Amino acid sequence: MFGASTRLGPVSPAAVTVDLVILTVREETLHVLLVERGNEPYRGLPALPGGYVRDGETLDAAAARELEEETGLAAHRLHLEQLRAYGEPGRDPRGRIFTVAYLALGPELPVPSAGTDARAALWSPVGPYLDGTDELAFDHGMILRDALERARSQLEYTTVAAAFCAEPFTVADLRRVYEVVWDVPLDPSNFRRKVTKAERFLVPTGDRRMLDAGRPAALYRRGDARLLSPPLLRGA
Amino acid sequence: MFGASTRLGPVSPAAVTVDLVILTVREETLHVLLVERGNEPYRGLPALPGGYVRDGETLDAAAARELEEETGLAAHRLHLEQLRAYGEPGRDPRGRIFTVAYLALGPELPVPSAGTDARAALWSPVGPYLDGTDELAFDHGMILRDALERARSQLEYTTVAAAFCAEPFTVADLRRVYEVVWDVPLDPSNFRRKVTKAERFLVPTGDRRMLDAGRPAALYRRGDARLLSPPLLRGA
DNA sequence: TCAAAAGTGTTTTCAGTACACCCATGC
DNA sequence: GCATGGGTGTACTGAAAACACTTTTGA
Repeated sequence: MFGASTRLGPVSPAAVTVDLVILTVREETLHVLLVERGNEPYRGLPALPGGYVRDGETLDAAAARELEEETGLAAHRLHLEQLRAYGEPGRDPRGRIFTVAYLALGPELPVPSAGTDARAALWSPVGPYLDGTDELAFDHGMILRDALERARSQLEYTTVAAAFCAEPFTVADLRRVYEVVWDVPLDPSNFRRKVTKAERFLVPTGDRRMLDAGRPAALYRRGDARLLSPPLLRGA
Repeated sequence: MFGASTRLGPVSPAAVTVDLVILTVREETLHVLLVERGNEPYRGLPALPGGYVRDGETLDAAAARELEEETGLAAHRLHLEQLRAYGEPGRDPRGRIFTVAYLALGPELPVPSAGTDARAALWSPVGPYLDGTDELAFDHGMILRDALERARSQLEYTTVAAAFCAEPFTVADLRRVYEVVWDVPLDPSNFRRKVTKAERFLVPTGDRRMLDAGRPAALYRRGDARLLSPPLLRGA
């Protein structure tokens, strides 16, 4: 299988992992699910959840499996998509390990409890890892930055923002997702017009939600549209 | 290095390759560089150029090396970016081989000549591979489709279209790239306004190019802008 | 003078923005 | 009533589309 190495140059077998950037919005802040490393290297540092791709397993299946193991949630309830591959020779001191990063977006999930397969997983605000205040193991800081940039641009052209909302949700819930991820305030009335006009983005349930104050808000579920047309552009 | 398999499940070492989707515009048609497979599996079928990632080599470096080996052109003269990873267990009958696909865009290049390291590489129109008329080896048909979709959307938000043009080029050259890749006719006057107004997209050389007929066209080089703002949207 | 391609100007339309205003609820 | 957030109406603005028109070349 690796006989080609003699003609193509030195090629040793490698390991392939998947790493997950699982994002959610909690308390008006974007959070990412991190696990604390129990072993060297980077023992004690937070890292993205992930693991080896098993024999006979597709990349998507490995990502879905790890997602379920770490969050306890069925992967089909979250938006899960491949981000890109990372393979710097020195990214893991144990050897040549390639990783395929996945981006998962979901509503505020129950914090995975210790004692399960999850190793001390916890939701952390993304801020300190983006500005360099805090460190992540391996090249996970870079992966997180890439994932966030992908998420930001996905909000413009696709309907994934709704994946951040637990159903049923209001237009204001959805707007808060955009405001948190893009870190810009949006005009509530114009936002409502755009998302309700977009075909098959939001499906009204007919119900309303009452809060402490104010008029009850109409409730929606995610529609089956995946692309958002027209797109919802961030400020130029 | 693979000791973790006992805890994580069956994990055997794997091979990692890079595959290149090298696109260019020739004779008003989008072409992709393909090589004919000389060995099993898929002997005789066209395939994307690619090869194993070597020890100590980054993914980007492996892609650039393969690009130079197959086209004879310096990689820095082409736009080269990672597309995504593919790792279906059955995608290569020889074993578990993951591949990281790259998208390369360039001007009409000299056809790589046989006798070099390149194995009978040739430019082929993409059409028959997209509509299923012709087959590619492995899962390269899917990779080509994904790459083309990426290229199409990249034209909207980035300045990569200029990578298809040999410098210096005219606004009409650039417009033809958009028309060929998107397969839609564009209004020449509105197109000109948009691309010349975009900051740092085009740098006028001051020269003009004369054709058989018509007024000489101003010549441009690529500017240093990477993002195109405002974006150039395809018809809704 | 004509054909052909480059390039400019103008009108119309339409989407995004800003913001005034009305609605429905709890207190 | 009043505060609070939900939701509608509307005028303003700027970019995109359509297309008439001018410019500059070769034949």
